[in-house]
Amino acid sequence: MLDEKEKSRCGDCLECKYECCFSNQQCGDSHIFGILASDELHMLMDNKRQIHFRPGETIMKQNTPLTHLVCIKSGMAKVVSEGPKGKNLILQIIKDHSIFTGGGAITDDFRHFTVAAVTEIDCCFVDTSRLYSLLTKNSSFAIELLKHCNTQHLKMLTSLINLSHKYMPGRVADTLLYLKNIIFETNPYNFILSKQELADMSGMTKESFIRSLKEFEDSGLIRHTRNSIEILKESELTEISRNG
Amino acid sequence: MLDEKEKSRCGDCLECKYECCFSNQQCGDSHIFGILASDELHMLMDNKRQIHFRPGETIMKQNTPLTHLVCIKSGMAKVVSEGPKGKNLILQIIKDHSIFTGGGAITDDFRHFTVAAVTEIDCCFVDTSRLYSLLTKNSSFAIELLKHCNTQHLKMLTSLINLSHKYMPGRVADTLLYLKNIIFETNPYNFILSKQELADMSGMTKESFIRSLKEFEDSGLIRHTRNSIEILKESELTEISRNG
DNA sequence: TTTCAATATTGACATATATCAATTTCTCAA
DNA sequence: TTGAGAAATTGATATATGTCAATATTGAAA
Repeated sequence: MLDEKEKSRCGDCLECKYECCFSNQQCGDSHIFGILASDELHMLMDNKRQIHFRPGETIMKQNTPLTHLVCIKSGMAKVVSEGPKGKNLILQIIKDHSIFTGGGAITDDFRHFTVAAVTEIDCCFVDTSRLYSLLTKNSSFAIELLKHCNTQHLKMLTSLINLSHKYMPGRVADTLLYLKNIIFETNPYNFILSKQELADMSGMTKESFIRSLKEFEDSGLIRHTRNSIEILKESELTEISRNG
Repeated sequence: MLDEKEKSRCGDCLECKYECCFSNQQCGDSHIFGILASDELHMLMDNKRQIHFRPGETIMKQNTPLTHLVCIKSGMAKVVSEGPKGKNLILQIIKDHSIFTGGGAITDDFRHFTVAAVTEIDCCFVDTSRLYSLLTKNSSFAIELLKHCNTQHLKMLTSLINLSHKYMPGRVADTLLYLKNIIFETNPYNFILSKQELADMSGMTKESFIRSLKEFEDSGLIRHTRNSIEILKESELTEISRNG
């Protein structure tokens, strides 16, 4: 527990106490900051900056130097691989309490992906040089970071492999199930994402995505309005996803 | 330096002294084992097993539990993602003195890829539980492993992203340049890989690969016989690769 | 050498998916 | 409320790439 004086150091992010962003319980799938002693945590977070972004704004840009990692306090963002000729692939959606390293932390110190806000979003920028100095002192912390980075990379690899192994219906099914089960976690879900973004998640053009969606609707697998989707027959969608 | 008695413990792999497989100088792009103290190295390698494989044999199989990582002493192997319906993608070729973790080490302890021998190959299997215990003791080692895993994953991500962003000629150009500059490092290079395998590296069917190769030959960019390729106009190939 | 199986090559064709253009629907600011 | 720009939808068409079948070539085994 940090005392009042320490909390106030948090500066421009009054509500963002250390516990709030990073404690064990609230840090999403990762315990990465949970194992730090309070002085270590303090050292790491001492000079962090909390920034607000509006939907569509770029949080980090592909191919720029990686000096900070980003923790999402509230809101939702997309991880994009920007290809030549404006072809974008959305590899992942990240939510509250996740930590994103930009792909190249502890490796080449470059950002391999662009991250852009999907909703209004608050996130904290944490200095990677402080992170590095902690790593040499605390091997459990290094192991946790190792796990976290590997997990992140494996998720992206898996989605990319799915994209290249499957046909359109399989990819659309993947996207719909991912949104329902991992991101929104309710059944008829309202989404903020445009059809273009859903298509970028599925590795196809928006026209193709819409056509595929329509086929699912005609077959009674889903129901959808402009910005909500209800999955009616999940098992059949899963089957389509599996068959590719 | 290890004394005679310690060397002899290496058991069935007489020539494979610790220094040979893992020393700083010879360990390829990775210094990962180079920073270990000799007692640590000894503990890690004490019960390693060296195994010989013939071309085509599977060294590790996707979706099996990951209990050992593999170090390649001599020879060449392919890292494959096996999709449903026999669609395979070769993500990487690995050579002498590389270390391969199977993708899921320190994460979910499952192998996310298949690795198969391309040539005759000697490799050592190192127990991951010993690796884990070393990680907690030696934070520099943990950092090195972190770098190594990240680098591996980023390489695979990069090649997958190239596969999904580019058209066939760009992908074929990528494969040809990769083989020349990274793997064989000579210009007219003889390869052991079949056209099917080259196609699997490029994410297409062998027929499509062959047609694309022929177009390059007709345009005077390359010359090729059944199992050798010479790159005549590298800059133009690079251009094709860049344009996608 | 002869033979056979694996690999490579070629061609004709099918199909998945992108592209382009036209139209509709929505959203939000004036 | 209106109107304009953005997003969504639809249709017609082009293109990239896969599939299938036939043939040719190679290399190893007998």
